[in-house]
Amino acid sequence: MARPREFDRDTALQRAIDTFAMHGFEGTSTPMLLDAMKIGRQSLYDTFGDKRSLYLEALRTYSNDSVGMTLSAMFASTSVREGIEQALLGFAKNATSVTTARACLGIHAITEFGTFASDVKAVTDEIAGRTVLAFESRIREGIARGELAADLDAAATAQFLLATLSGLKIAARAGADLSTLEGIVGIAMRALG
Amino acid sequence: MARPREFDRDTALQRAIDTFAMHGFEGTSTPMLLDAMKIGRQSLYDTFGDKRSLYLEALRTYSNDSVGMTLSAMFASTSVREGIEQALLGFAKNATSVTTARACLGIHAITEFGTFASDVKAVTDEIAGRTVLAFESRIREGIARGELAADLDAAATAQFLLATLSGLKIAARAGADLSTLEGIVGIAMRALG
DNA sequence: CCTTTTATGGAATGTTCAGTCAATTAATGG
DNA sequence: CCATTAATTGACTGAACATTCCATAAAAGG
Repeated sequence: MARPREFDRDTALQRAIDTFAMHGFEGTSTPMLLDAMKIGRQSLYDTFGDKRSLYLEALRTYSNDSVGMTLSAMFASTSVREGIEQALLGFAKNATSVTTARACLGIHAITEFGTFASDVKAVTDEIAGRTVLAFESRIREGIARGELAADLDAAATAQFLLATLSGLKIAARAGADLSTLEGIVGIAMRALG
Repeated sequence: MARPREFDRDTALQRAIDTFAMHGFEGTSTPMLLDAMKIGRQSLYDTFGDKRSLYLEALRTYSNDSVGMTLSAMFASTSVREGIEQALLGFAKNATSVTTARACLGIHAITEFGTFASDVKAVTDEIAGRTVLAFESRIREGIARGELAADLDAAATAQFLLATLSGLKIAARAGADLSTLEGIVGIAMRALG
């Protein structure tokens, strides 16, 4: 029909994710995006709408990918303890290994917008909810199996593990190395009794 | 000698802290600051220097106050467990009680600048270091007293508690209520054995 | 090969930004 | 009561901002 796009949409989006994760929404200018995404000005507006639409799509895509990785790690092992530990460790590895300590776009979105931007909050709430639900289900499974302490409050523990994930990301962003994060995970696992 | 200042410097600084905490450095414009601080444009530049100087002073002041509150809670009780628990709970209470879920300026600074702005990093590193050191000293005390598990890695546990503080702040910023945060604290305390 | 459809590149839009300048106001010391 | 010193006010600067317009380029279908 017509002239095909010269760039790959997914690649460009991934580069936008990196840029937003590094600098936040307010800290990222359109020239920065064009430079990182390697596309022209008009291509950005034609393909992704305005800056905020692009940000939301970046946040949604990143969040889905991230929660997907966490859940698959969490359910990879039959052992509940090992599954949870791997989910935390995977998070830690990812947070430090990625070039120049890339931030988590999800955490950045929460600190930047809190509860005050409903469209952003819808995304962060959904991924937090999915993660907590998965933690909760595995915790109940672990208690039923006798692998975890019987007196454990599953809902509170799931929230605790989510908070631990957040804490790991902040520590990584502040410059903590992998062994420090692994130490944190080790102590957190003790809470499961 | 000359005309005295019409506003209170500390009050204005406190208002700047609130504004920066809510919107971050990039998300805060000078008109927003003037409006919140209730001072004129020239007064801001004469009294605090430029926007970045004001931000750094705000960050330093907030950080010192915040770490002071945490340390005094931590050492208020002779019981190590209770001291640590109160430090975490005080953090949680503060994060939710303050009007409209004010963010933590320290966390915001870390997510916004990471390790890439040395002047900001110097402040965040220093307060993290002071907090970790205090945790570590109380943990060693608790182990020596037989109040905490003997096999506890004090350094790792101190890092874990710092990460828990970060996690609590993120959860609060995302909209968690006090009882959820208290639940998280309860589980975290289990890790101390 | 020509028309249609879409992608691209560059110039231009009006707005907001951080920071400065100059004039005015007000307090104190002589 | 006047001179000095400093605080305030409002207008102003050039740069950067997000977004749009327009002309050009290129691919595909008839």
